[in-house]
Amino acid sequence: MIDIIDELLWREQIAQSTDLGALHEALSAGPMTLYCGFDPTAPSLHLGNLAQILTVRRFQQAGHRPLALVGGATGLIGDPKSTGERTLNSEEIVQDWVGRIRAQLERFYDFDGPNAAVVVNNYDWTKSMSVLEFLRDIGKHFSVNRMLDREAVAARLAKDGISYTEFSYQLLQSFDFLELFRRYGCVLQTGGSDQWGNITAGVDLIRRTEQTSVHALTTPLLTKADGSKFGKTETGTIWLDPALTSPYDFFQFWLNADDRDVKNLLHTFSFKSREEIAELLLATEERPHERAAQRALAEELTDLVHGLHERESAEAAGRALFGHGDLAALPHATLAAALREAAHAGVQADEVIDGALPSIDELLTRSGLVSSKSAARRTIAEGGAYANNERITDENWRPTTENLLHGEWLVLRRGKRSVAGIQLFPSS
RNA sequence: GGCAGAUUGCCCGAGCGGCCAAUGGGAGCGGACUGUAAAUCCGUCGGUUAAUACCUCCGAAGGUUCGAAUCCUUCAUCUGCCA
Repeated sequence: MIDIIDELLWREQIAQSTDLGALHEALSAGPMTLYCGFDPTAPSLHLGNLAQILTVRRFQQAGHRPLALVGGATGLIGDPKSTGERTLNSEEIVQDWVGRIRAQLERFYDFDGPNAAVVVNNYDWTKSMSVLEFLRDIGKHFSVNRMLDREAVAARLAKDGISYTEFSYQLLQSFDFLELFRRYGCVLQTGGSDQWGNITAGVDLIRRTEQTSVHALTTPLLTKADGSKFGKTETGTIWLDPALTSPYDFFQFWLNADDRDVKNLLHTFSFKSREEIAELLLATEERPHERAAQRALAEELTDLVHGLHERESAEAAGRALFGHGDLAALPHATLAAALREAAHAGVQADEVIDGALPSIDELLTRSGLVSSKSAARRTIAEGGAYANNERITDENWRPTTENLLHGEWLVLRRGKRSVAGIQLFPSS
């Protein structure tokens, strides 16, 4: 059996833990059941969640049994954020998100074999509980004095205040741990370091009700060298759902990672061996321009999240669009596939007048590269607009059918990295 | 329940009757430099427009005024103090 603690220590993935020695011992003694929860606060999980998912996946690969919890109940309440009260989502929306997130989680775990994973939903054991039962059986074990110490709660008290709803969140999460302990013998909860308070509250609850000590383990918060928030780009959050973040954008995200973050990213996300990781880090240090580590990360993670096929398309698209070769020299199929991966929009044949397409500002707007025609003109004035890799300086320029590659595609680019295709559709 | 204060663009935060599409900072975006990196410098940062101009915008709805983000009324939310 793999020594998972040793592995996580090497990867610098342990921020806090209850008695690490005791946990290590228990893990060595045989398969352990552990859980990590995910609240449906959006229709998809994102990269921050992925780090947690993969930590649990490492446990499973080391022979332990994971429970993947979807917070159908906790998602209705909302974990307090230090910035302010959340807006409650309707039950229908939360239910819908629960379904989506459950499906996403299933991709990362093994549901066969002796340590098969189980997906659970805390709504199942929370929905029928009465208020009185909850307050007497769970609430009695909590000290408000201690709950007030929690960082997010303290921040809110100092600022705009906090509703009773969110204040109670910790009780629900603690109850989950207790329930999973009773149902599955779950004795470890993992999560991000921001969850430490919630997790140890569950540990305390189990100690009081079951007279047993269970374990807590948190991973460090992901940070970026430039101080910006991890997992976000100019276009927003990097989601795992291909409908929200295309495999192409997902791949590009890793490829564009900062050199300084590469080590942390490999440790957190990659399942490569220590030797392979060391090699990639050495390559980054000696030949940074090759970005071997970024490439390896992009390939491995896109494979994992979207599958080999999507990965290959995304990679081919990037090569085609960023290659220094002549776009016109690209085979039609490659170009079309690449542009479908990136953003794209269409032009109908009847919009073509005397062989000329709509003007460049209209096309830029339509492709989604800019948000308005004003922005399009601004981009052109700034020298950031390109068609088929040639800078466009005239905002009234209209491409002609002659400009279309293979008679069908026009490649638009904004700045260096944002690419979109305009496709000409034959008259219908 | 009473009194006082607050609510400005993605975020923070000035403005307190016309010169306000609204100072400044951050984030974002474009250019130069690069490695589809970082840092730095320059530019830009509501919408339509070739431009003049017009439209929308300062918690919500009304009102005063030739003119309101700025004054008044009501409402909503938040904060503090007093019951």
